[in-house]
Amino acid sequence: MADAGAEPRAARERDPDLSFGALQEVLGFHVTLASIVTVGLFERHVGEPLGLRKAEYSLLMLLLANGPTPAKRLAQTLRLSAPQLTMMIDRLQDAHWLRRERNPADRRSQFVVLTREGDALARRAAAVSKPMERELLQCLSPAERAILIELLMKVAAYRQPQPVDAEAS
Amino acid sequence: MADAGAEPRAARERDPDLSFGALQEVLGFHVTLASIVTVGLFERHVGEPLGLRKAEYSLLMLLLANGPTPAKRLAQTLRLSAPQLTMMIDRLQDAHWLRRERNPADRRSQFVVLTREGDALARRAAAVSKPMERELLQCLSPAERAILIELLMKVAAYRQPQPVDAEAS
DNA sequence: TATTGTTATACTCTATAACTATA
DNA sequence: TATAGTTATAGAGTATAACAATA
Repeated sequence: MADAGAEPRAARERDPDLSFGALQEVLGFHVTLASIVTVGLFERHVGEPLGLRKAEYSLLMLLLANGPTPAKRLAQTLRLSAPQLTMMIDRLQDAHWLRRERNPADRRSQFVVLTREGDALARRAAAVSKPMERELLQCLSPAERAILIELLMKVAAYRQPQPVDAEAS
Repeated sequence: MADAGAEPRAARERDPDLSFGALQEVLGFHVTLASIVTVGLFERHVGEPLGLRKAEYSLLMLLLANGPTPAKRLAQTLRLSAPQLTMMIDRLQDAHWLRRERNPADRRSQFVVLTREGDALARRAAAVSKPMERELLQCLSPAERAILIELLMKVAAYRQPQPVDAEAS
């Protein structure tokens, strides 16, 4: 009745968001909404074309930048639990993109090393993430993007205050 | 051997992050790392104390700000799928925090309405999120926080380009 | 006794298809 | 035929405990 065109309404427009109320001031809420956009961008440009999950892509990028790397440090940088990293490395190793190497100096730990194929894949992944970031410039100027990353890094670096107990001194 | 103190090393310090390489320029990566911090903050200040999940908290805040609201619009604003919203409302209704009301004008749709207890809980949740945001000021100035939210909103508002097919128009 | 890594398990979150009732 | 909502199912992500090997 109030319909202006022939096509179904959902295909043409979208209701504006409700009033955020108290959420407007809650940083985590806005981080969550923004992450839905960045995840969608990742899937379209990198995840689906190359068959990589987000964390797998990040792992490859770290190996490309740092060379053979202790598994523990990969987990720390990507905030992955030890079991998560184990399963991820299993999967990437099964795909012949990397291999484990025992650290001869401390046989508990291991280095993760890109294979030749893994190195090629990592370079392809790095390449396709450039158009992904270029698409983001449709909503952010280059300067805004730089500021946004800088501020997000400040948040990411924050470590919750340890509960101060009497034992510690 | 290189250990300077008596306590286990993990309790005292933390290795610096690896070189991010290409990830440094990837917005989504920084959004992910920042979200780990904001989620932790939420759990400590709101989620664990009040027994609320992130999306449940957001839903209560929207109802507090908007009054009785069509379910469809809640799902759109929070980017929830229809099944996700159904299950969430089930849970919150079982806890007597809200109820469904059929829309008499269109009996397919329904309004979601806070109960008296739900209203009280929502106000408590809004109250405890203030100290949560105050804690964030340990890593961001108030001005930085405002800019960060503004830029995240620009990203969140971005809608992927529709595949342009010949049919349209 | 602490650390690195693995295995097993469970729970949350998300995506999708199939269905109903209404329009 | 389209829309609002529900049910069911499966996959991915995350957290934890128990364990083995090494230091």
